[in-house]
Amino acid sequence: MEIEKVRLLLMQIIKVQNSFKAKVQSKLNTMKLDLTFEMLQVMVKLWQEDGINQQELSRRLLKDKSSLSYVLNNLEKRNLISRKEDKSDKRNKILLVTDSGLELKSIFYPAIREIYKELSIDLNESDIDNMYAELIKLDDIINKLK
Amino acid sequence: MEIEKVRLLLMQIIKVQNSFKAKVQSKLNTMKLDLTFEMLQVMVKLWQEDGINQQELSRRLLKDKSSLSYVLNNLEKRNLISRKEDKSDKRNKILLVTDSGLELKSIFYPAIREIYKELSIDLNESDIDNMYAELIKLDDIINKLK
DNA sequence: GGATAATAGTTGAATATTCAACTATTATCC
DNA sequence: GGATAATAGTTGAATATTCAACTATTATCC
Repeated sequence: MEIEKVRLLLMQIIKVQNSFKAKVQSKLNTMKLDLTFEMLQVMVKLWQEDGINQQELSRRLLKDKSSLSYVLNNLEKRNLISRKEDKSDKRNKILLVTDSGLELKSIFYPAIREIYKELSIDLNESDIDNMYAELIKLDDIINKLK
Repeated sequence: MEIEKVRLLLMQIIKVQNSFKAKVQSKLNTMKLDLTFEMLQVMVKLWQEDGINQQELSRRLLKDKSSLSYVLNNLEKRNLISRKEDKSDKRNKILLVTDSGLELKSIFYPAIREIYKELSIDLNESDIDNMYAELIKLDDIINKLK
């Protein structure tokens, strides 16, 4: 009855994902950051790679360009990022982290680090490694389905 | 560097979840079902437990009641379900699958079964078991975080 | 039995996602 | 060099989610 096991596995992945996102969001709400999980995903990438264009960010995050545009609008509205026209190709927008956006980094990272640290206490490193490797494989298989 | 491994693990879980949902949605689109992954999640539960009330369904699906109400509106609009007042407590709505809703079952199940079957070919049963057990544990840990 | 508290489900606002259509810009073709 | 094709990013419509506020109903209290 392997099919049923695969189904249960996928449903459990969805469940963990929902739990994790809800927990992070709850933490963000407690900190009164007025930011969502998705916004922070974008910020994290821009902290790592300031000056990237939207298309590249969309590719890195595996996020639809229109969906990304919407999130970026909200980040720009909060003065955490700014968009700048790429002089060498006016179709491109370069994304820059503002000073406020940089300040946020030093607030967010300790909080998210704490969540990961708490999780790591009860997780066994070789289990993490195994799970990670299997999930990489699973993602690959899913993407190869017709 | 366990914290980084936990982070990568969670990001991979989110990635797998996104890939899977996108693949199922793509399949639904190919079949011209005019239904979303979320709608089908609800239908699957109602096929299993016709006559359940909204609150119980919300609990079973771990889905917010207002979000569920929205999805149910769309299913009712498509004449796949109907809502019926619970005579013993007028606050409750009983959810019933229509004939059209039942017909959908015999269309959807073969399709989703095929996806699970394809996935199971390349997955090793003991790996599935291990991953499932670890994800159950992970979900528990996440939900216990303060 | 009436007042108050709790509850099921609904709805609105804001967020995010997907797809389609669009505009301005660049690349390619002849 | 101009016409056509391709591209980056935007926006709208519909879907879904979250939270707050609400209404009608039921439970509890005195």
